[in-house]
Amino acid sequence: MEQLREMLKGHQLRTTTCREDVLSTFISKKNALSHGDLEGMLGENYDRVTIYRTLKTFLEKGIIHKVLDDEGLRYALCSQSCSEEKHQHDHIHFKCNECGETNCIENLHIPAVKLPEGYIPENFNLLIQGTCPKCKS
Amino acid sequence: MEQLREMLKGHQLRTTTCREDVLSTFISKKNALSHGDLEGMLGENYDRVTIYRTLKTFLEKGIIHKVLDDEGLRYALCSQSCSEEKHQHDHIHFKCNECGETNCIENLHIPAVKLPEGYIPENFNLLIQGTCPKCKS
DNA sequence: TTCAACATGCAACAGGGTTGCAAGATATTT
DNA sequence: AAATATCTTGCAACCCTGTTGCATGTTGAA
Ligand SMILES: [Mn+2]
Ligand SMILES: [Mn+2]
Ligand SMILES: [Zn+2]
Ligand SMILES: [Zn+2]
Repeated sequence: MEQLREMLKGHQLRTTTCREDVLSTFISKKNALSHGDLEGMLGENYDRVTIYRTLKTFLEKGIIHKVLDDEGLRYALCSQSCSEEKHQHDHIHFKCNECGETNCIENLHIPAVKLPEGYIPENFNLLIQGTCPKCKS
Repeated sequence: MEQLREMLKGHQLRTTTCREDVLSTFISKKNALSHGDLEGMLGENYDRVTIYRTLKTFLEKGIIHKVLDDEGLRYALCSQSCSEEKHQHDHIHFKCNECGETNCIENLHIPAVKLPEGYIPENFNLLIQGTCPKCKS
């Protein structure tokens, strides 16, 4: 609990119970979470708008990053190396079609791609869908 | 115009002006289109719901495929090889941050990735964002 | 031309996401 | 410890995307 305060402070954020709860939810669940997921878990304590704004703030501060999948937008904790200025997000995301969970695969980088002449790449986003180890029968 | 009828017929679809217009829009614009784009272009002639249903039908028949990007969902024409039963979509999508267009890069396949033990991959979706040849100063 | 099957428009709805504003909480200074 | 400036929250209202039910209009084949 004290860790959460430190973590928020480290990003120049005031400590509020909503921010602590959202952050600790991201830390305990390891998978990517949508706003709806968080609202389901914390919605009795906080207004949905507050949860939206908390996500937006965490995004801006480099605490979480966006995860795209076919169902919409989710968010996951950034690795240590992310800050407000610089994000490091060339890792792969895996969505399991059985359990529906989407996870960051931190250790696996997106392989280089040789684009046609004239394309200047900046960001990469690779989503792989399939079956995760937990759901593999 | 006759080509459109043939194309629809080939997918067991009745010819309607909405389907012809949506299909010909996909063919003339080469980039991925959102429902909103189509509504902007055709919305005076057709109800938005009809456009939604046209997109859904085209998806099911393998005429178009989904394209994910950070702003939401778009659609693009499938290559010849796609049908209702089998889709072939291991190509890369490129979104230009200048002009906002998203395009299929048909000739470029997504490179193989060695996932950790236990993951069974089925679909791949790689979005690269950056600057496209047209917008490169 | 007739008719069943299919497609459309309209209305209504659910969900995701944003904004303005007044009231409440936080960190800092005195 | 109290006062204050600054930031955060809740609420209401709103827009956008996408879906569904149903009555009416069209299509293509007999
Ligand atoms: Mn990630
Ligand atoms: Mn494509
Ligand atoms: Zn799973
Ligand atoms: Zn461009």
